[in-house]
Amino acid sequence: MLSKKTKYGLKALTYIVRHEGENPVQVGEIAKFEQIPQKFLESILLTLRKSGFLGSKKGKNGGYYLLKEPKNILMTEVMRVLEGPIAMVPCVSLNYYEPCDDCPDEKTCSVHKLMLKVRDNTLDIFRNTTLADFSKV
Amino acid sequence: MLSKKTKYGLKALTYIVRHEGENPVQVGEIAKFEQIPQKFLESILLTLRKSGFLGSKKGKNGGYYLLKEPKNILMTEVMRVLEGPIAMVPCVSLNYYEPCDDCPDEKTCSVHKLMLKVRDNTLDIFRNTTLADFSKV
DNA sequence: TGTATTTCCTACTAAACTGATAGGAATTAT
DNA sequence: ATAATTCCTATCAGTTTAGTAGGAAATACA
Repeated sequence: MLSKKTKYGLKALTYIVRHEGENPVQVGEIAKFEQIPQKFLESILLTLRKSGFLGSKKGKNGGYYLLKEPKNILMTEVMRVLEGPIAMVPCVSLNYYEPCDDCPDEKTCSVHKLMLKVRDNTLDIFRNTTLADFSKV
Repeated sequence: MLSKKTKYGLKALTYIVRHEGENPVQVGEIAKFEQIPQKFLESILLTLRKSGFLGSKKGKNGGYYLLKEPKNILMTEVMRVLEGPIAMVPCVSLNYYEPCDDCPDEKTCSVHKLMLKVRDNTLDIFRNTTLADFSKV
């Protein structure tokens, strides 16, 4: 299941894409519009900033803005930062690989093979979806 | 991420498929071979029995056996029983549907649309994989 | 310079979930 | 009878989730 964090983060990014203009977009505004607890959203946007998706400006008229064009931001990247690994088992994860301690041979492991398929399919979707696509009305 | 419960459950089912014969397959045997804590596995096989996948026999030479042919058991069914919903958000779940309280309109929700795609793809895989395929060496 | 506004940072917390473990009852083969 | 096995209920420690609280730091503007 998708965590609230990811869900909120995606919604916030969409909101920013749709409302970019002169001034940066403020957390309070997003929180109110998207019905997200403000303090929680603050921490989410902070991680998005630290991961290089967003820039920020403090103080009055401050807020968040995108550092790259939406069409250059892939869902894979966003999902990995917010949700973590895309794979359902560490042994098929590209970025967070870990062998199973109970599995003697990945090549013959049924779970491994099935989850590899699932990962490939999901990855394919996320790789072919940019923030621009995602935020389209 | 896939829970241990699901992983163990899948491995146990595979083991049973591969070792069916005269006598039912015993928990202790599976646990030992697949490196699964026995008591934990007991509870997993119990839910698989209660869900109609397995039959059981108590007492000496007792154990578990399949109630249907492996080729007639879909991964969708097994996954739903062990892991729960296949969808990443309740609002795109077929069997566990729930509206999001913060989302005014599913048709225009970006998260909804993306996760619908992911669900369809995953579902497709699970629907086209039977326990027989899954357990193939 | 002062004040309001905003992001930034750290710490804390309640509730739920996960991955078990414990102990024994019920059933069955021999 | 007894040994083996499933069945059932309860408990538990650790982790994760979804926040909350409080204030520091930076900025705009009067």
